[in-house]
Amino acid sequence: MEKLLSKTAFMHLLECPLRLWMESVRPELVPPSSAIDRQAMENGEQVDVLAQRLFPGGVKIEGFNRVGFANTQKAIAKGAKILYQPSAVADGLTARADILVRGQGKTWDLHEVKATTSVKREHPVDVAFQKMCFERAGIPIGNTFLVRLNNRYVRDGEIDVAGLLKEEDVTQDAARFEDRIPEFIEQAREVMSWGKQLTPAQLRTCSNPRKCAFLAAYLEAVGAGKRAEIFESDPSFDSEAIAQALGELVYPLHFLDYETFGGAIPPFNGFRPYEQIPFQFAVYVLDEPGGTPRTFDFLADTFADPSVELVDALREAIGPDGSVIAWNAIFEKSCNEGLAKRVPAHAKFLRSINKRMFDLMLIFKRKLYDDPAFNKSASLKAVMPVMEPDLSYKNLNIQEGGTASASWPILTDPKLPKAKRTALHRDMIDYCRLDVYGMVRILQKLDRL
DNA sequence: ATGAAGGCACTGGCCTATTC
DNA sequence: GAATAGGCCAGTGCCTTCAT
Repeated sequence: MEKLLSKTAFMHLLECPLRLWMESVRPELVPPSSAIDRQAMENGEQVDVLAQRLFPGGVKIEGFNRVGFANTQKAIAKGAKILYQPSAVADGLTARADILVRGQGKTWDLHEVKATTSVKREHPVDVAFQKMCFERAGIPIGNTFLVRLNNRYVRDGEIDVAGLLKEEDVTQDAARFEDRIPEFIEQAREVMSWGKQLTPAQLRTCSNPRKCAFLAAYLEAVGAGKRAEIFESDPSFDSEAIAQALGELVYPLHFLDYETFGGAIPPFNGFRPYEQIPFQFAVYVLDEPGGTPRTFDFLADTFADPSVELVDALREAIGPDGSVIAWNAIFEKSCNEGLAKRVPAHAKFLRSINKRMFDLMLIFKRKLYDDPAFNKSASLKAVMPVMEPDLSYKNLNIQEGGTASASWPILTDPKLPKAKRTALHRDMIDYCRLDVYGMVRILQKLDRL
């Protein structure tokens, strides 16, 4: 039987041809999905289920591809007016829609649900592919809509679906892509016919060679030749400019890092979709240059809005004077701004922190200190292992922020056995501390230049 | 996924230098 | 003096980056 081209595969082509190739020709090389990716998928499923409540009384269609299509046809024949997750198969293409609603005459309106707060560039193409697939399969589509999150919605009690979601007509936007779909389909089939080894020309189709995880996985698999070149270190720096930038700092220095939790559906009252909820911090305080830092940790132990306790703990850690240092400080600043709104009694304190915040990342972003081994990235995960190789995430059970975030609901689940809770608590503290301690060490190194 | 900021290319207004 | 070309700067809009 002919291999079907799914909407997912089609969209992966547009993201990066190497992704589609690897998933169809060398699936064993596909890098495992990150915690962030998994969270995005989970958000998608949750929002999709909620969106069905906007169109009550529909029939849930089981199965994908040919099975799903057969079930879709059966439901239509029985006179169903609203379908959840119906599939269509035609001309070697397959797509699964989120919601179909019987419209005027014989046509159906298609509602695509996205766990996003704004219409993205790829959404109209996505809808156009589905529409083509359903129509070729004999299910005519009238208007097409995008259902998405309303980022002004603030939860108050039970989720109000009509307030959380909003819908817009994308019929016109999708129609603009109709003519180009067949050409993309041809490209997809071409990419899927590439061999197990890629030619340089094929590799160059990668849409973002510097960051693409699929290109990296392929190069890793074909040989270690690239490795030495990537990790060769040859730092360059402007010590005068660095000294000038660091001259702004006022002791005692407070190094701060938050871990946050948040998703499409706000878990607590008072939060918007995707609003970040700080549940953990680590602070290192350096009273004088070259001294030994004092450390402070906070980690909320119940799954409830932790803002008040967190701010109380923060007041213990951060005094009224001295700089506050963070990496990509804009993130910590926005957390503080959110905390200030929820804990107005301490708003003044939180905003004073923001006024004396110093972003250590800017030294690297502005290339006052640069090293080819940073791989053109100024993230802490790129800089720290090069500048302080003995500090490594490799020995930790938690190695990235996304995992730390996902760990919080697990930690606070009352059903978690005590021994596991103790171990996870330790791991989460260790991870957060390493980020902060890395900043301490990097600053001390810059000071010595 | 968000959201703010930085980077970068481009635009338009203004000035100066050059040429007739 | 008028017309044109080029340089400069501020403003813009789009894209990328970073944290979780």
